[in-house]
Amino acid sequence: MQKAPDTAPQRIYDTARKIFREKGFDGARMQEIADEAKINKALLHYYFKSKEKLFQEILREDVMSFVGSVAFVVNNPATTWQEKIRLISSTYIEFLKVNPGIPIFVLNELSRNGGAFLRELPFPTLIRQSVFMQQIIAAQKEKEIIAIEPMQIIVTVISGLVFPFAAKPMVMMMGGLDEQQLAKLIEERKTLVPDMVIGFLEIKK
Amino acid sequence: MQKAPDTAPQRIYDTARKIFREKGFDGARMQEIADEAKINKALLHYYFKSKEKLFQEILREDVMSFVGSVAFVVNNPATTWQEKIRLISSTYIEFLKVNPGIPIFVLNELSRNGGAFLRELPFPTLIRQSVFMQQIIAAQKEKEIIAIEPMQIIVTVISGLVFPFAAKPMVMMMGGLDEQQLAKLIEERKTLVPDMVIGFLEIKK
DNA sequence: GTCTATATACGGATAGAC
DNA sequence: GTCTATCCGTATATAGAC
Repeated sequence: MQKAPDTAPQRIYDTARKIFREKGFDGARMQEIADEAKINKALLHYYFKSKEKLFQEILREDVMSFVGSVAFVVNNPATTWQEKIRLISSTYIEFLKVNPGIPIFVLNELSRNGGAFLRELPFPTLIRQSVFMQQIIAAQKEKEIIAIEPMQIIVTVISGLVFPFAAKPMVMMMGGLDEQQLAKLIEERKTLVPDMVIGFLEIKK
Repeated sequence: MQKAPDTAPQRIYDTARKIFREKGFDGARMQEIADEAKINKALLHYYFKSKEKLFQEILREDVMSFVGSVAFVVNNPATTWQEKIRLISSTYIEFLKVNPGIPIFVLNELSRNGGAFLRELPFPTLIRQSVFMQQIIAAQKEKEIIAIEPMQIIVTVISGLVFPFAAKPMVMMMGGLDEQQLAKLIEERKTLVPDMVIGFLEIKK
């Protein structure tokens, strides 16, 4: 039932991802990673030259899956733009349920280096030249949907899906919710967010 | 043109807020705060017992203004629920334009201590027993708006407003936007977000 | 590859002079 | 109230034995 073999470098990598997501770069300790991976600090530096190197590998991977899981859906030519919005919503929330620590980790670390890190990554026009964008622009030309900056649609959908995970303690506090009630609220957003956005865009005849 | 006098403790406090917002608790250095406030480390500890104490004061204040600026609007009995959503949107974006570092700072630090920090703060039912909530429930009873968990409305509005600030580098990258274009996108959301949410809620006759 | 031991530097906090 | 000097713990990283 295990994907990767239980080797030292693999355990280090898995543990590092967990710790970095929990505490961020500055809060993470090489000692703690070593302990939890059941090896010692020296071996950490044997496999990964430095804390910085190890961290950047983890961050790169998490940014890729954070953006990538959306990029995959928006470039499927077989679905309408409405279907894409619904698909993004359900698959993204499922992804975030499995990786709830990713949003805060990625957003926080990226904002701390001004996004310089992003410029090294291989998605320059992945979103803004996507099939989804082209479908939106075409639908606007046909007056099927309202005239609005297409990027606003992406931002609105992603906001509505990601924010409850990034702001979990605050949402729970403001709403007086326990873990289970929050989970229900999040589940409902799989349809609520796309319903709202699609309804807003479509021009009633 | 200065509100508070230019005393040492005031300079320390202002500098600390700036540094903590930029780098978070773990990334901030007492030395850097001292340097930028043009005093030395010893004086830091003279006025504020420890880094932890200083930090908690800053965080508490930022959480209060982060939540408080919304709480004020949603408890005004003189406006309709539609007006409240529009008011929240415009005033909150203006607030965030002045304090763009608050969202990431607050969300990140809160998520790292599981929200334990929040339980010490004085807004137990400030939002969920607000005038806004009562107006929403009343409007639902009258079948003026659709049946939906009221908390979903708050979450959706706040998401749509805060996320572009919290995810600034990512939004710029995905959209291929420069600072000015991002500012324009954010400005448009003052009306876009409330228009969308209100339109979604109101039942067409 | 994996370990123990250690080098080196830095950060928070305090002592004590003025 | 403000400073200099310093203590003490801890963090990353490396040297070197096995």
